[in-house]
Amino acid sequence: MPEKMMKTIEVDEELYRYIASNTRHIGESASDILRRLLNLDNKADAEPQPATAPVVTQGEGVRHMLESGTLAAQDSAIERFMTILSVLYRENPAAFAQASDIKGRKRIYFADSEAALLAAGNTTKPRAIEGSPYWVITNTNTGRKRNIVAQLMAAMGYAHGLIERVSQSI
Amino acid sequence: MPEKMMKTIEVDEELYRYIASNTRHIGESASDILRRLLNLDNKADAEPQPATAPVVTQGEGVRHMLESGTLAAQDSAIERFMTILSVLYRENPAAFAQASDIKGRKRIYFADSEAALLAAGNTTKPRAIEGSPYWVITNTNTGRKRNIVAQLMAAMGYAHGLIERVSQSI
DNA sequence: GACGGGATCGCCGGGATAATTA
DNA sequence: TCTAATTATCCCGGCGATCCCG
Repeated sequence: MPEKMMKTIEVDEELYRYIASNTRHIGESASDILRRLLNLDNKADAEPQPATAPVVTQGEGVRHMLESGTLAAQDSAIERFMTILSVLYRENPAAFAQASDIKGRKRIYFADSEAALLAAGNTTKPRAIEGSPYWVITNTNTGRKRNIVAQLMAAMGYAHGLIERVSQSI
Repeated sequence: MPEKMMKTIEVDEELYRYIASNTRHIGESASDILRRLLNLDNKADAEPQPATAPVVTQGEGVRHMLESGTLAAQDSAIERFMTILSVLYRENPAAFAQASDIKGRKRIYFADSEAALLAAGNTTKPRAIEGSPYWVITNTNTGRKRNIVAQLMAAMGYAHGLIERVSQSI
């Protein structure tokens, strides 16, 4: 590993241990571990994703989100929408990647850049999904936001009941 | 902000920028940003309402302030605003600290330094809250001052009636 | 950054509703 | 044409900070 330009940051002890515990190779750098944890796609680690269907994600994180009133705390539909997408991505990046090609008549809903969304419609108001390389369209009424989440979750293989609960919670 | 035990790690420049770009509050530490991005439940900002009442502050001092015409004596909204904040802080510094992260679209309302407030908006006219380490923004109309007090008190756990009385007294 | 207070008005984000298209 | 789905305009309420007034 040729040394790149490095920056120093401070993290609290617990977080430090958390990062260290996610080491995958002996001698792996903090940078590489973090990149993996944050899902920043980078040359080095390249998780080989099976292009084949992802077998029913069983929503640990999603359930937790529902129960831990995190959604209720947000005060706009947009915030809840963004939070849900972020959790969905983290729960299963591969399935999310596959499912994210859902689209409307003219607009595409997800993309890995703001520009792509802007190019496929007017005033789509794209936003980055936290902790992921994806962006979503945001200029929609609440019904469509529910819809997008429902379609996405269905394509990711979630159970109907859970899909219902999540999309209604927006 | 109490300093915890900190560890130093190195991250490459791109990752560093990614982390920095996810700053949500001015002055937020790398540690806090990472915790959020990694979805590590942060004990610090955890929901202040786990069914088990977070010891609703029962406003002794606040009531006294209301009754002993101290507020009525002040002749500007700003003075009343500052007095109220000072009393609120003294009554429950911990709750105040937690609640003080309320903010507007661009501005942050409270900070532990004048500079932080100045950095998050134009002409915010910060003032130090007497008897506390905090500063507040002051360049707002009276409606917003009421609003800020109401939001703060709500987050501190005061009862609605009292919140109403206090904010209207500005 | 030096007059201070704060009302007024311009701007922006959220998202319902009107418009459009299949 | 009528309806259902999708788009994106545009209104409303909230926030910021200029600027007026004492």
